[in-house]
Amino acid sequence: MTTAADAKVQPYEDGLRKLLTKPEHGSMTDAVTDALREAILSGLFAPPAWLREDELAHALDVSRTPVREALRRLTDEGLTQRVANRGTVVSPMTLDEILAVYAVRESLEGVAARTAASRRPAGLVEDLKRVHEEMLATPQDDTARIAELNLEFHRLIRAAAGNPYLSRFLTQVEHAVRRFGQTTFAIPGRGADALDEHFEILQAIAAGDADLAEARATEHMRRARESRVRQIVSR
Amino acid sequence: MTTAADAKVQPYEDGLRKLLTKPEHGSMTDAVTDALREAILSGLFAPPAWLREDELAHALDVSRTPVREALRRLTDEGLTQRVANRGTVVSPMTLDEILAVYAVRESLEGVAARTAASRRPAGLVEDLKRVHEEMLATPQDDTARIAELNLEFHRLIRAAAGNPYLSRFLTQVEHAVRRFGQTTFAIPGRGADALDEHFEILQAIAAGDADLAEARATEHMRRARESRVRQIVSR
DNA sequence: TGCCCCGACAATGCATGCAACGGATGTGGG
DNA sequence: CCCACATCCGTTGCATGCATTGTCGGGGCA
Repeated sequence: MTTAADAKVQPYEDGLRKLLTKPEHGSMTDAVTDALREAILSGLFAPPAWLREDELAHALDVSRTPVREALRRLTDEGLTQRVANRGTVVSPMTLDEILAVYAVRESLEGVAARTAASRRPAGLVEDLKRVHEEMLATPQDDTARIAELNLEFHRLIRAAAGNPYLSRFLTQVEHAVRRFGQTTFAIPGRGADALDEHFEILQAIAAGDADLAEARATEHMRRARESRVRQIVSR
Repeated sequence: MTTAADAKVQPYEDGLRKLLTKPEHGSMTDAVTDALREAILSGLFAPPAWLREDELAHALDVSRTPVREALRRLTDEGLTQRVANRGTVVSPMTLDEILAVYAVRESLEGVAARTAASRRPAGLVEDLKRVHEEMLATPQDDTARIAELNLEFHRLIRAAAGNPYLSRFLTQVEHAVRRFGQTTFAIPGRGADALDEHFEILQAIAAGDADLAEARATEHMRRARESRVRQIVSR
């Protein structure tokens, strides 16, 4: 009688446990938070999924306490919603959400590029070039790798800005973007355009031109948003 | 022997308990989080203060569990820092932090004003005018009231933008700003300038001019930042 | 037949116990 | 006198139990 329910419950246990890397010197709660976040971002837990403390605790082989704290944090990050005495449900992703995320992202990536250009810490330009060249050398159909390098490119810029608030917000924005599913690099031609735009941003930063870097980064995200919207509505 | 320690421990208990409003239908954890956050923002817990779970639990008459979760959330918000097995300490506020906050704030308030101007939901302009007039009618030396109305003005704008990410980030920024201590309205002349700037933002929003609203909001925050920096360095 | 009320269940909310980690302190040796 | 080391103690980390709450289903009544 409970066979059907069990059959639905079991499948993710293996996948979820793989996401949990038991920390040597970190807290279990942090590890659980990362695992659950990754599960949501990767799509293992799709939007109308209910996350039950008991079940997750058993699957991850920890007690309910770290799971409970992790779920609360994810809710604070906007990935899930809590219903009192009922549970935690993965937040849905709508087109409005996507537009909202990109509205913020355009602005913040602009600030990041501006600040990075004016601070230009040692090694930044070299690192950006390295990532850029690696993107150029990667086959265009390896969209997963391209997307990863793309994230790395933008992470370098925001790290160079040295603004903890900016970093925190952009990290959350990045998570939200990952939830959209497929990367925009899966769109034919988008990869090449993005590479061109990256190179222009890189040049502006290398030249120390803050205004130009901001403008190009903002424009880059504007185009990314347009690609994203086309990708979504045409699906 | 423990008298000295106790004398330092007791004082905030009363003040802290007043901040806790036992909820009828909300969770205790939320109430505790709000109380502790308010304690930090109001300066009851000044930067090098250590927050101990059992001490706070006793002071608030709850168990360690909600306190523990609250401390973790505040850490995620950047207000505190956790040291494993040692405790939670209130994060310090440096001039760099202030500049970082305002860099993000200038940008995000701009986006909020832009979006509010283009959406212009029913009642927004009237509400803004109401708050603005109330600010005009408030004695300039009642800086606490002025500051409160100022927050209300900006909250209306970001609420009107209808962007959950923007709202969340700006709320955190607002918290960070409150930690700076005195409001910039304590500076002679700043209140009048801010009111003028508010009125210009209001007009741009009323006219539905998104570009102008963004520019004026950004400029408004740029000036607020300058006032803030002057206020800090001259202290 | 349809509605309402009530009881059982499932899940979280909070409290508390025990163990482990890390710093502080005191001691012994060089 | 200083440094290295072992021990102690304070505090959090995690586990678990009980209380509470909201939902869902059955049964009775209009």
